[in-house]
Amino acid sequence: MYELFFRKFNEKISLTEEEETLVKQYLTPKKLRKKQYLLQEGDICKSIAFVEKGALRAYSVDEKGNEHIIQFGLEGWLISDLYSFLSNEPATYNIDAIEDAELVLISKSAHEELLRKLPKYETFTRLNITGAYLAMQKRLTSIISSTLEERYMGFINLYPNIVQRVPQHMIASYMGLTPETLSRVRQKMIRK
Amino acid sequence: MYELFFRKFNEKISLTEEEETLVKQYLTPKKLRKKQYLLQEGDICKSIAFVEKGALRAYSVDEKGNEHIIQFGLEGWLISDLYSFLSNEPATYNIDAIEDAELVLISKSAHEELLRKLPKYETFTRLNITGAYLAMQKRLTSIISSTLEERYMGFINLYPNIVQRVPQHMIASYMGLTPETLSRVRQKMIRK
DNA sequence: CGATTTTTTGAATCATATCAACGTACGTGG
DNA sequence: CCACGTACGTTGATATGATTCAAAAAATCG
Repeated sequence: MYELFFRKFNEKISLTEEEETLVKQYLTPKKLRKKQYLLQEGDICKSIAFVEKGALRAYSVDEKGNEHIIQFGLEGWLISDLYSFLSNEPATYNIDAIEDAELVLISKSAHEELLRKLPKYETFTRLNITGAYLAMQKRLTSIISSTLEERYMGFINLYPNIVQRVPQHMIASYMGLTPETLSRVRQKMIRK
Repeated sequence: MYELFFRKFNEKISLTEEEETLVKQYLTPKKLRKKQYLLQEGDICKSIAFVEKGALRAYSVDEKGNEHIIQFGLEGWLISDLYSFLSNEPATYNIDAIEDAELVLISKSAHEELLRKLPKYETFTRLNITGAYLAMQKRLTSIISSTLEERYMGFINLYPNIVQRVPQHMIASYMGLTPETLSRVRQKMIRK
C-alpha cells in the first residue's frame, strides 16, 4: 500500500522507517471508478490526491459549457484544486477520473500537522510545488511562443504514454484547442 | 536596507532579530539601470532576485526574433530563471530592467545554506513558490478559456499600476499578442 | 449487434497576425 | 533648450489560421 507514494517521496528526500510509519497514519486510500468525481466546482477541496494508479483530470467549465482541462493527474502525480485547498474557498475546478484510479489522500489537517511535525514533509511539499511550477512555466512558454505543431510535439514528447490513454478531445482541451483543430494538426503531421 | 524584503518575509513567517541578522549575511544588494541585463539566455542563473524597487522582465526570444515576456518583476516580487538556477543548466530566458531597479540577490550557495540552516527560510521559499504557482495557474486558465477583452481586464485588475509603468507592447507580449491586436482590443473597450 | 462516443472531413465564418504607413512622444546630443 | 532620431502606438488592408456547425466515418462499450 502506498508504494508509489513512498517511492516518489524517498526520491525527493529519504525517510526512515519510523518516519514512513508516521506519515502513513496521515494518509487515506481512495478508489475512484472511471467518470467518478473527486471534486466538484463549488465544493471546498478537502484534500490533495496522489495518484497511485489510473488517470484523472482537473478542468473548468465556461459559460458556454465548454470544458477546459488545466491539469492531468497520472501515476505518481499530485492533483487537487490547490487554491481551494489552501484558502478554503469554493473550488473553481472539477476533478474526475478518466480511468479507474487508486488515490492516496492527504487531508487539510493531515497536511498541516505533517508540515508542523516533519520537516521532511515540508521539503517534499516544496519540491513538489517547484516541479509543478516549472512544468507549468514550460507549458505557458510553449503556448505563447510556439506553433500548434510544435506544441503538440512537445506534449507527446513530455507525456508519451498519455496519448494512448486519454481521448484526443481531452488533449485538445488541455491545449486550448477544439477537437477539430487538433485532428487537423495531427493529419498534417502524419502526412510528413 | 532590504526593508521590503524583510517586510514580505515577515508577512509569511515572522523572524526574530537574530534570524534577520543571519539572513542578511546571505544577501547581496544590486542596482540595475534601465535596459541593463540581470541574466542573458545561455548564461547560468546564479541568483534569485527580489525586487526592492523598479521593474524587470523575464522573456525568451524565438527564431524570428520575437520577444515573449513570461514574467514581470515589480516591487516585492521575486524574479529569476528558476529552472536554470536549480539545475545549473544554461538559462532559456533573458532578464533585464524596464526601469532603474534595486535588487536583493540570493546566490545559489546562500539559498542552499539558508535552506539547511533556517527552517523558516524553507517555509518562505515554499510559500513563495506556491504563490507563484497559483498566479501562473490563473494566468494559464484565463489564456485557455477567456476572450481577449476578459484577459486584458483580468490583467489590469490584477496589476492596476503596471499599465502606467510598462509599455503597452510588453503587455501585449506578456499576453501572447501582437501590439497591434492589443491596441485594437483597447480601442474596443474604450468605446464602451 | 446496436448504441454511444470519438474522430474526421468539409465549408463558411471569425479572430488574430502581418505588413505598411503614419502620427506622436521622448530623450539625447549638439 | 531645441532638433533630430528612435521608439511607441494607432490605423488600414490583406492574409492566415482557428473556430463553428453539420455530417459522416470510425472506434468503443455493453
